[in-house]
Amino acid sequence: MVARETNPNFMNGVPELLILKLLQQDEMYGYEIVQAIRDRTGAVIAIGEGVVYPVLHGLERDGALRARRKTVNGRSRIYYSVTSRGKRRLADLSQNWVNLKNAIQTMLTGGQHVDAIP
Amino acid sequence: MVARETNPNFMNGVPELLILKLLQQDEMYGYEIVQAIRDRTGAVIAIGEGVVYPVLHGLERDGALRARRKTVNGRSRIYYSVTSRGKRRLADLSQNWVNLKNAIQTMLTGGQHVDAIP
DNA sequence: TTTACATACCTTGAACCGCAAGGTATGATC
DNA sequence: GATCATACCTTGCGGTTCAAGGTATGTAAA
Repeated sequence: MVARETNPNFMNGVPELLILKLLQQDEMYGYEIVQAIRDRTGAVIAIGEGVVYPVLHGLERDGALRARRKTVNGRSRIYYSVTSRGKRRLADLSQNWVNLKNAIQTMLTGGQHVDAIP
Repeated sequence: MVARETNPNFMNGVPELLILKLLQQDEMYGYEIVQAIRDRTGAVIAIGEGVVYPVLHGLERDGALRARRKTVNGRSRIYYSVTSRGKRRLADLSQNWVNLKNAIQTMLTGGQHVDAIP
């Protein structure tokens, strides 16, 4: 059998990447993350709560995040922060993203020689 | 009810983008596209035939691609080329990708002020 | 005051995409 | 005449993500 190597879902893990990145900069809670992503990307990326909460739970279960409950203004929030394991994961995902981005960029701009200005 | 605007599967359509881009540069056939993508990205992206062929058929059905059968060296191949509709679609997908890429880049590098070297 | 809205948490169902793994057929190579 | 590379194709599964809900509390408007 010929080696049939493709990539395992090469586009995945972007929400996870963004969430980890945010949490690395600041302790945050779910609802805040949803808005932060929308705000900082000018709504180009808008990840819903249905995505964010499961990711948070998954990362916590994997030991990549630490959670602590805090009450602010009578509102109960669950703040997440990145563990050392989470930092490693973030580094991996970042590298992954850079590779992917570069590869696509190469396909879109580079490669084909063009006879300058047709 | 509050407008619940998220993005329709924001990461999708990358295979389509790459395929259209390749075909814009050169008329190509399916099997060739699979290898071209793997080669030109240094195997960072490796899209299998199970992805490529359905995309080709879909694009042809939508009038974004034109197909013509050609026999080369006794081998029957189906060459695809981009129609004007396909060019428009490519432009859209490209713009989409640039927006997404920039948004993620902003999240990863920009924004947060960092107190240089802790 | 009660109606509405924003905050804040959560889960479930379905849709969709891409992958792996198959299958067919022909030409070249050994 | 077996095996490999070429060249086409489809099906089934799994994993992500989305949409749409549900709960509860604080604040602002009516």
